[in-house]
Amino acid sequence: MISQKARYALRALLLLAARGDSNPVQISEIAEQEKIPRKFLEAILLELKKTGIVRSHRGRQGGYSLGKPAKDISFADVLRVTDGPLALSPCVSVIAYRKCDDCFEESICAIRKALLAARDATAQILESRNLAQAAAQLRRSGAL
Amino acid sequence: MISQKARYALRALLLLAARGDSNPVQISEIAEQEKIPRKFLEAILLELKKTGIVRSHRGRQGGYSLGKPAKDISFADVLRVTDGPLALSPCVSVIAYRKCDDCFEESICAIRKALLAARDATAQILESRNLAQAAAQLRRSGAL
DNA sequence: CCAAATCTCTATCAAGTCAATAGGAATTAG
DNA sequence: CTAATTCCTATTGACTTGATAGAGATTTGG
Repeated sequence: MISQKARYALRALLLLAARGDSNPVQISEIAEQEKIPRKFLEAILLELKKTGIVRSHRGRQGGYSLGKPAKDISFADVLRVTDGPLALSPCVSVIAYRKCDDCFEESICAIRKALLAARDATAQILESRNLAQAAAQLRRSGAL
Repeated sequence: MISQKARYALRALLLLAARGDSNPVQISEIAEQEKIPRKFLEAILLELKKTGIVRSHRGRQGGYSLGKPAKDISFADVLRVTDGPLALSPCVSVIAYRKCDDCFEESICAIRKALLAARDATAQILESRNLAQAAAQLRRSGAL
């Protein structure tokens, strides 16, 4: 299951993507619109900023905007920031590979083979879904 | 990421599948072979038993054996017992569906659409991988 | 029969994670 | 300068995870 943090992040980003324009949106506005606890959202956006997914502007008239085109921000990108690797085991993670603590021979591990296939399938989907698509779909549904 | 419990469960089951015969194997033997904390393994096997994945025999000469043919026990079956639903959100879970707390309209939720596709991809893989395959693969690798 | 071996059950624990909150420091527009 | 805003660090309570302890129930070999 994804964390609450991930949900909030996706909702906030979807809002930014939906706006389209590059005017920064303030934390409090996002928090209110999306019913996200304000302080928690602050922390989330800060993390998203460190990875370049969003950009911030401080001071009066400050706020957040997407750090790159919405089509270049995938669901996988976001989930990796909020929830860590997509992989079901460190030994099949691309971004955070680590040998399992008590693995005796990785190359023949039957568990690993299944988890690797699962990771590839998940990553294939989540890397192909991006914020631009999602926002467009919302527009089509009349939600915006 | 899967839990430690899931790893232990898979390893224990793989051992049972590898044995092939239906003679029960004792907890302490599994624990020793697979280097799993004995008391923890006890609890895990008990859970697996409740769902029919393993069968137990008490008293002297007791122990555990698979509750059904190895080919009928998928990785998905095991992970669902130890770690809960495969889905990334309750709203896309087949075995534990629940509406998201603050979802305003599920049918048009863009996040849900992506998570649903991810769930289907993961489930497709993990339901197709079973203990018999995994044990056979270990045999081919010369690990048994 | 009975005693040893085994699974079954309930309770407990420490450490870690998650979701949320608090308060002030730094920055910028006007 | 001052008000509005993001940035940063710390803290909290509830829950989960991984592991352990000990007594209860059941079966079987001798």
